[in-house]
Amino acid sequence: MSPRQRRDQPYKYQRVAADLEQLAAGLADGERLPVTLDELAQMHGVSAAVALQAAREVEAAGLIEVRHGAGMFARKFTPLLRHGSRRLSRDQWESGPGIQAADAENRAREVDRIEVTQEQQPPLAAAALGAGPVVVRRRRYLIDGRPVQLATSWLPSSIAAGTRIAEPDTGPGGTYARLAELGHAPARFGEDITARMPLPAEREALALPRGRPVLEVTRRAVTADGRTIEITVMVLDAAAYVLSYDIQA
Amino acid sequence: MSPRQRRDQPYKYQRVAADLEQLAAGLADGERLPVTLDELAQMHGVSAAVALQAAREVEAAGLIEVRHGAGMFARKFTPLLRHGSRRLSRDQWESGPGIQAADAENRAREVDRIEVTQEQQPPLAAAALGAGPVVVRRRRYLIDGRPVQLATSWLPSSIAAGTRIAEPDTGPGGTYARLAELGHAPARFGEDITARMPLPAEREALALPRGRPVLEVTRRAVTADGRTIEITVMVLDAAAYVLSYDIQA
DNA sequence: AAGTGGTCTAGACCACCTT
DNA sequence: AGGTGGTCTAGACCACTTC
Repeated sequence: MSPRQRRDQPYKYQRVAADLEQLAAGLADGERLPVTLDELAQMHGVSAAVALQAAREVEAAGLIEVRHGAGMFARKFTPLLRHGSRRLSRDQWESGPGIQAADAENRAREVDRIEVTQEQQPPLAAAALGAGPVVVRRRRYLIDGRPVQLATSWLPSSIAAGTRIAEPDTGPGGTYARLAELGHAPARFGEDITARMPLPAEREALALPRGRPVLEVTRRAVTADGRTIEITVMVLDAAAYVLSYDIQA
Repeated sequence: MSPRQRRDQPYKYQRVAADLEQLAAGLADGERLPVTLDELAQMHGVSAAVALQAAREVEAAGLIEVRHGAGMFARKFTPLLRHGSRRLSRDQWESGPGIQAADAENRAREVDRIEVTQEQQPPLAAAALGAGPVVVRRRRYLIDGRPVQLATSWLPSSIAAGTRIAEPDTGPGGTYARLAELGHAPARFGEDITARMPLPAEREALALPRGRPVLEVTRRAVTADGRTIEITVMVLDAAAYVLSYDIQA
């Protein structure tokens, strides 16, 4: 008789999720929640599956992290400001310590898992470099001990092979300083930004909690005469970064 | 006795998810999968809950969309290129049709839900404008009939109140053209970009499938004499956009 | 009305972390 | 070893979409 009306009551898992949010709000970053999933289920008179579903929702919203076997932990964060315009200005890499330093204010930064190879077939992203063999640099960046970025760079072997660019440590000023010394100074850059959910391997390498997106930044370095000499694809923990750009009207 | 070793077998739901991926891969965007969750569960000899869990995984990866009561649908997409540098150049808004037009190549674009109000207390994002009352413009953008962006702008009432900026239709060239006419031409812009999971209201307004992140772009418009005259916060369907910026070395 | 996804239970058992 | 999260079942019942 009465017309079926849309459900207006929240589901149980939503009420439990709201409660969990409250619990997490009062805690500092990384602090463990004072309840377990089982307790939460009992408190609300629901089954364990429902408590878990609620926890997943709150985790997806970025407020807690659910760790297998360990418990639930509050999550807050201060993202790192990554300044797209300033950080790529010539003086940053010409004499400075490299462009990563332009970001990480006073925070401990590291690079690990550096890997340099030569490959024949560049992937799609690197097609702009031309058809020849390429030097590929892969590495991972950490801030305050936490992995926040994966980066892969492609350069034509004709330019980079046998130079310091093909070594793990590229020296002061990094790759762009070396390119300048070799007569291929970047004159301008283009950055393309998208966001998406991470692939399993990325989740693993960045130790991402479930439900955390990544930013994918593709940078092209172009010389004054219009040649693309380097392409870098960066995958960033979205919660760890704010990307900032200046634009002239 | 034997040391507990890590699980190396995939879970059932992972195998079902892999199968679902295959199924989706062969279909065009929006096409309905030829199986239901129940069938999928039977095919793999698992319970319905497991089939659902698998579907959620594949949905989170952006390959399908699970629609309540309707079935599962393949998802592919062609994101829109949003050019940060070119689109904010002076000639785009001085004489052109407004900056949105700089993006949407040949695709049908619309604005709906325009709402203009005056408010006393600007939120945190708008603090740079100063303490006075502000004109607030909220609207939603659609491409090809699909909502892809929510935007909210704040301007000081001392500048915008009583002008065309405070009306739903700001006229040719949009807000920035009007500001220029009023003697407050933007000279430069700053854009800050983050990615995150959407709030429930955003998921609703953008009709986002579960597991889809959004890009949040905060733009500040600054005059030649250094005053911040407008702040816009945009929330974008991450799958619908590629943000692109040019940088001089 | 029929079909399809979604929530929920109660309980078994497995996997991971901490100590 | 004990605690805590994770997968999975079998089935009941609810909610949304389509016809």
